[in-house]
Amino acid sequence: MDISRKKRVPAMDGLAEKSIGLGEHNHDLQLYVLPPTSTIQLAEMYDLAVERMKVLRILEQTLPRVPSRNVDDKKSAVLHELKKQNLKTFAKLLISMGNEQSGIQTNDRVKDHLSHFIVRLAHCQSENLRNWFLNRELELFRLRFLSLNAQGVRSFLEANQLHYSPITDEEKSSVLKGLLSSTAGATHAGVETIDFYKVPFTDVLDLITTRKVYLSRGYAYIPSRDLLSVISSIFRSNLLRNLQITASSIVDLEEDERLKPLLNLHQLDFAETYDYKKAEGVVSPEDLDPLSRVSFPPCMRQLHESIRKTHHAKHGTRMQYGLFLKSIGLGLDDAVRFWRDEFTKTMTPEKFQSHYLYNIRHNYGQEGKRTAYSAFSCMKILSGSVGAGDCHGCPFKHNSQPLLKQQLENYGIPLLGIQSIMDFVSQQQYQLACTKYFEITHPSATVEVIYHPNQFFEMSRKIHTGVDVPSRKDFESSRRRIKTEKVVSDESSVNNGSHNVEENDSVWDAMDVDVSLLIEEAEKNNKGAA
RNA sequence: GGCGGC
DNA sequence: GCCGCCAACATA
Ligand code: SF4
Repeated sequence: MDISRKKRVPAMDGLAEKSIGLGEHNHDLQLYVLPPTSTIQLAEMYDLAVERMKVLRILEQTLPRVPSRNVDDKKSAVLHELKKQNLKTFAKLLISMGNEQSGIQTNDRVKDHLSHFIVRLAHCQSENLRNWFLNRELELFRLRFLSLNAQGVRSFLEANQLHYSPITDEEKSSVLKGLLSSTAGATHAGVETIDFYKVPFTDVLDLITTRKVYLSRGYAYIPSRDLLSVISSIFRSNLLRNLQITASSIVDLEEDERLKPLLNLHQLDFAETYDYKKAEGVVSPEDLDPLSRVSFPPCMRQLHESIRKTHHAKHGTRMQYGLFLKSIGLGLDDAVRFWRDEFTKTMTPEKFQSHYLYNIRHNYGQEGKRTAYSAFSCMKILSGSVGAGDCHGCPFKHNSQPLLKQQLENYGIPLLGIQSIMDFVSQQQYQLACTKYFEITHPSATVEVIYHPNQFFEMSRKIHTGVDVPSRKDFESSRRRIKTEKVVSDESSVNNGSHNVEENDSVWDAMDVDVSLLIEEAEKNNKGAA
């Protein structure tokens, strides 16, 4: 599909209207309901996305480690990290009280808005990615909401047309009995002092089922301490829905070479971007977990995970994986340590010594004929026989298709990617399937066909060491391509000179416009169906 | 896992 | 039951 075929004019108009209307960035905290309409250069877009990814990763990593359950502790832990990584804008946004003194500029809000949507786009394609993104954004939102002061909350509600306002004392006393009997943990004194918000009960269905809430005439009366749950459930369901809609609308875009780097941005959360600082080509056992996720071909990742899980490995596995490990630079002593650490979790060290040690040393050319064995090639692995209960072999060939699909999904491959991998699989083109897998997990790479697991590994390392993934170059080159390939639609030439497509570096007319159109269309279809 | 030795 | 020995092979 070619995005330039789609009409992009309506959103162009929208762009003009909205910049006049200016209803857009009227609060420090947003629900991100409408896609951005500003113009932006691709390279800049990349920076924004990377920055937000950093923020989300910080959330992911620091929140679970904060021992205290206290929100302020969590917030300050996150704040600390943000500052440490020089994410100034988001540090400000995190602690903004939502009033004039917050020091937040409009372009900070725009940045927040844009980056959210770019990253969202890259996270809509698989369930895993959607969930990950949703949870991180939710965490961020909650922390930020809790930074708001009373005034900030009020203006937030207003800005988002959530007509919840604290009920008056009179109204309160008129429903006092109801509040007392139906609100969780309510006491006379409590009810007197706490603000209650009156909200349409349809906005808080899930809250109603999980908590005691007073309902009357279609309204739920929410104590102010529960306001966060209400708002964040709105935030959540809104975002979830939009993610799904975008996912189903984005299909056409995926095939578009030009947008590839963009859609693959989620690789940035693979961005354990594991670059080991030790000597080139040397690997230690501690590196294996991250490396297996980032740089191992599926056949080896599978084995590694199975070993970590079961602390066992059948003969075929020890052969296939052991030689592979040697070949990526795991030394003999480290190899012994790796296998011993795992195996001795289920057997005595003595048994390990007598049963397995010799063979490991033999593989490393330290016993008998002292051969310098090389690792199995794809051909060898593909041709091997794999019985039930074996996990060696090539997943593309030897795993059942449902299992393989599941596996790929767990590895974070977008649905569409899985699709094209499975196509190769059904044609019994296993190495091409693997090559496709490599392309998807290493978006910005030029790839050759996979013929050896260690080739896979080395190609991956080459990409990961040095540059951040995916490389900024890809954005700049795809930007050039967008410019040259863009078709000037007749409407836009009629339209306005300020959007002369040839000389405008903006990509939002290529991306935002089409995406937002897709979203709108999908929403219409959705409503029509429902 | 195979082969071999006791 | 104890033990030794073997297999592999892409490659810029
Ligand atoms: S094609 Fe080769 S490298 Fe890829 S999974 Fe199968 S065996 Fe491993």
